[in-house]
Amino acid sequence: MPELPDVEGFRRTFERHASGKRVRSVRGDPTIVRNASLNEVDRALSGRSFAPPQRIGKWLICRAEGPAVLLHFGMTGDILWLTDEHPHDRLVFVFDDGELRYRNMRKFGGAWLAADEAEIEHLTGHLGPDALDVARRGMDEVLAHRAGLKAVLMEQRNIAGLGNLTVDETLWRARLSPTRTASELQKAERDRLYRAMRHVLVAWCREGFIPASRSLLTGARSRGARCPRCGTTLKRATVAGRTTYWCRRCQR
DNA sequence: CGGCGTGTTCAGAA
DNA sequence: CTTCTGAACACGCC
Repeated sequence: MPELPDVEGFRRTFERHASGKRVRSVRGDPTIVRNASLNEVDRALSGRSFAPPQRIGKWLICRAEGPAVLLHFGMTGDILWLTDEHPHDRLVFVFDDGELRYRNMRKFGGAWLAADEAEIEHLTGHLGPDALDVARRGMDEVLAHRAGLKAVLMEQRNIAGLGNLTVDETLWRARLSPTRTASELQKAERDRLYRAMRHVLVAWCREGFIPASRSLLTGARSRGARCPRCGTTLKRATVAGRTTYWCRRCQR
């Protein structure tokens, strides 16, 4: 699930069901909090009210009148407002009117407790600017790296929030091969890349998740799948360490 | 049993 | 210092 658009959806769910409410208690899987005990999280949050959460890249920052919980969703994280318990509920925030669940099957990512703004900064300081906050000029700085194009876009320290699917979709829309070297893109190609990224992020954030339509590359992530634009069988290979799909006819 | 995966980090090499 | 590769993490589904 979780790339920038998914975490934006989680942010809205958290805001709708948790912000402005007093935490009664917190329980969960003790191993999911990476820098504190579950007890410390419970003591830090209980009795305090959540502010509207902030998203930076794929991180969700949930402040509660001083302390904060930072959530990262790995590959299988989710935020749910449900009554149903599930074995993969790793953190449960209990309110008077219900429970908000941080569910995460594979337990990549996790939760971090921050006592104050300085600790939040310490935990998120390695991130580049959020992809939705990068202006056209900022994109040129990101693309100045002499590494592979896909690797540069995936690196959270350069630009925060893009993931395997978002990058493949962006490159497909921009008609650029993931194997290009970032710093060698021409201005017209950087223009196309920036517009494609904006389009993908804005459209998918409107949904609050990554859609799987036939007209999108995300709907064609299987061996032998064809380019939704020209019908050519998509190339499938490992690029920047990740399974990558692209059209060798459309994307140069 | 083996392979795969929407993420990240780390060791080691070039 | 920059870049790249491979392994590791945890767990369910082919």
